[in-house]
Amino acid sequence: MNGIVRTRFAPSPTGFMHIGNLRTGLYAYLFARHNGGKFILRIEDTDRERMVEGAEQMVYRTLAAAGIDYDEGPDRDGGVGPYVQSERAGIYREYAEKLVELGGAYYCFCTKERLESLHGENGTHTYDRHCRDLSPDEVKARIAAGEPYVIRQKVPDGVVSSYRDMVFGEISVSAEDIEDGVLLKSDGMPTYNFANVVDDHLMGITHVIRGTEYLSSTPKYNLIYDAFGWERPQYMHLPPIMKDATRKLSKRYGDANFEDFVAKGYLPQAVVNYVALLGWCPKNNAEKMTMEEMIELFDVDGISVSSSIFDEAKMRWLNGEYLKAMSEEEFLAVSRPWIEGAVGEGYDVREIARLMQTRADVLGEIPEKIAFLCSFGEYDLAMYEHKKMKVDLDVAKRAVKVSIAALEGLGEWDEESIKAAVQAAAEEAGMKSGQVMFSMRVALTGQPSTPGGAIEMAVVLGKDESMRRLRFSQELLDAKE
RNA sequence: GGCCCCAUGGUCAAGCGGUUAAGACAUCGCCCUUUCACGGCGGUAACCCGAGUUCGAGUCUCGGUGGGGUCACCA
Repeated sequence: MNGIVRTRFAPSPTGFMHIGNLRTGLYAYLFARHNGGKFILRIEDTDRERMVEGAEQMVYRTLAAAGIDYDEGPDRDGGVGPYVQSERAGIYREYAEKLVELGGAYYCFCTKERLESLHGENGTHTYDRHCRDLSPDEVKARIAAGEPYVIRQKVPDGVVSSYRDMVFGEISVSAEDIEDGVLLKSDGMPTYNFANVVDDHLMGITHVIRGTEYLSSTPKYNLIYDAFGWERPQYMHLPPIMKDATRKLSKRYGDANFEDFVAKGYLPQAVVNYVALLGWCPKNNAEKMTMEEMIELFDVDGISVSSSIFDEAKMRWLNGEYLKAMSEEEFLAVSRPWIEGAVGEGYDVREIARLMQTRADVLGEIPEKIAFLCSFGEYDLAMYEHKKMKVDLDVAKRAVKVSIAALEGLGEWDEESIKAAVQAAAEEAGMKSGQVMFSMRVALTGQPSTPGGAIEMAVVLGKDESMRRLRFSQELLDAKE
């Protein structure tokens, strides 16, 4: 034993990667990196029935986007592969047979029908150990006769299996509560119960980091390590992430899927950052952290034992923080596709991006916020009524007239010129500039609120379109009477 | 139902026997302001219940209640 920490992330390609899966992988990664160890990716595809097309590729994409890089995996050999379980079938068979020899497992020929007849009151059943004491000769004969079989774990009688979980502490379960579970299925594939033990041992995993669904079955796995005479790894179980108070995030329903969030305009690093905070609080209470900082700060002490509810509102806020922290160039780069996708070409994308940077928490809200740039028509005149701005329909009518007059002959169409012209005209007309600005903004956009004031909207729309809209609004206002 | 685990504001959470019980999100109010944001300031809001241990309990113990997990030839 060289003492180097080795952790692994072992997703099964049966669907999308939701936030909970991502967090498990992230913690395993952070723990390994924090301790200067290795992080391994293993694909657990022993259930060919539930395999989903493309799910494995999605694992690679997600990890890459999330900035979680592994040292060993299907495409990065570290000498203990293969890293895909379906390619290790021979290994499991070999070890299962070896375990039988060691007295830790046995062959079982029970049929599905017989097993089903064992169902208890609550629909659960415990195997009755029917084949536990078959003689070696009988076993040999039945195998030779081609009878299908599985290999089951032989749970020792009367023991209490305990271990110390790194986050939950002492966990112990008595043998009588542990079933002689199937280790090797009749199709020759291992069950998770067996594969994870064999693989973790063979791959030199020192710390097993996974969800709490395995917390109470870990004693059972430890019994397998013991039967082999292998050293048990350390365990770190993670509390579940819930969708609400009583429901776990579920992969099946497509809850909180990483790639969906990215598609909605979340930054991968913001999602990762948020996810890190669900169930872990760094010593210094930091919230916005880079991956490097998370690696530096990661500690088991800060991991909580109780479940947490996924809160998209907070993730939005965090995403907004990332967006605001970007340079203008960076923000322009990430927002450009959203802006152009919404209004097409012909607008000053840089200016729009500048306006949106403090106004969007998620890139996906940009289109709806700027849709008015390319669609303008009749709107509710009630928008002009604004007490605080001291604007009503009459004021608005005058204000729009004033702004048209001020801008009509304007040569330069930039913020300074427009502002100067409008302010001067307002003063001349004896109006407060706020009254004119407010009215003008509504007249230009037909919106109760916009990502910027009258001047900025005029600049973005350009002179021709601005004048067209102001005149249109003037008519609308005139028609009111 | 058996077994395992969990329980601080609406949410994430700090706290590890003595605190005015942090902080963040959300929410509300004020300021800034040509709308909306951004930014600044402030407010409302929590230890599931009951025993016990202790001079003293959110913190320790037990019970209850509530919730989650697990009891597959799924992982």
